[in-house]
Amino acid sequence: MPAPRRKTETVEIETPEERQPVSLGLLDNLLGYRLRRAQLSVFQDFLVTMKEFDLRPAQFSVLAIIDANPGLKQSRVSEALGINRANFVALLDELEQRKLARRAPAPGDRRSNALFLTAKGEAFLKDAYRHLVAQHEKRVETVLGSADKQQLLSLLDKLTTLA
Amino acid sequence: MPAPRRKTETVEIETPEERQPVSLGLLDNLLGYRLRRAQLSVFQDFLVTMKEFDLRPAQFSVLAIIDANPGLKQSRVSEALGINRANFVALLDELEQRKLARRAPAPGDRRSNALFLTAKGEAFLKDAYRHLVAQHEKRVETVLGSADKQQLLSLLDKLTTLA
DNA sequence: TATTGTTATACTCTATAACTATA
DNA sequence: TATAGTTATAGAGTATAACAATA
Repeated sequence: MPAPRRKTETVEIETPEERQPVSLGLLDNLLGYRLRRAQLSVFQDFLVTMKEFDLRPAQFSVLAIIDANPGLKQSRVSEALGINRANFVALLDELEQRKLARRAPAPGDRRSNALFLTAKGEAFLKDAYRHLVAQHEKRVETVLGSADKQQLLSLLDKLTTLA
Repeated sequence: MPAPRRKTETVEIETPEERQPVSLGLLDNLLGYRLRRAQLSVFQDFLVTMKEFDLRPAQFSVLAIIDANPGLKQSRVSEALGINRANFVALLDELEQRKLARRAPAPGDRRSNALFLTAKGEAFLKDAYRHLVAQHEKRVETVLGSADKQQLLSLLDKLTTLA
């Protein structure tokens, strides 16, 4: 039994902790702010989940687009993802060095590259996605509920038509 | 009446436009991807709307937090916004140079700064917010519907508890 | 010893201009 | 002339380490 601490227990509350909660003020009604915070949380969870695969969201998105559209030209892949073509080069270089994707000559246009996943890349993407669904999307649906997730996706798509 | 174009109208379709739509593949079901695209659209619209005020989202958020919590310590403002304190310094410097915010000695702790808006800063924030609601949030509610906006805010907050 | 504000630094993302080889 | 891929470069945003002043 611990010694009862009574006597000089007037601890003079060293930490009055003026920890009143911080008000969001005008921010509270701004969609952009709340959207940004949510997005950062979701990306953070994605990063943790994909750490063992060493795969960032942008890298995953490139693999997924190539997988779904094999042979697509490099410029169209970057355009579909909203990544400018200059910045796309290094991103693709890394995936190619890891032997997950490859550039091939595009039939009928020697300026272009047609992009493909390697066999390793296909297997890797499948594994990563499985892990993502089992861990990351699982957690998302735990806080959201699965009906809410579909509702949310639909609302988000409306916003994407804004700009 | 325009001349009927018939004869050599075998234009040899110079642009066969293999513009089949790009499939999103696995991305289609990933919340993070759709969330990110929506967030970028909303921020883009915010930027355009605030261009005449020369105010970025992070700057607006700092002004709003100080306005709602006058005298709050610098470290707590940056913490509330998830901005690390080293990076917060330059952000605040700029707002102070524009005479919108000011650092004051914090009562009872000579290490800390208490932050306040200037009179100019208060008026500026009010104007910016009014303009934002009239233009930006108006457009948001046009694509969303106002009931959907509240629903969306609630769903986003659930996600923010993730990480 | 720990915390606040600060500087310095580095790494990622993003944006623009310009080059080359093709079309 | 225009387009695809590329390089170089600059600007944001973000993260860590370390220091001085103060607690």
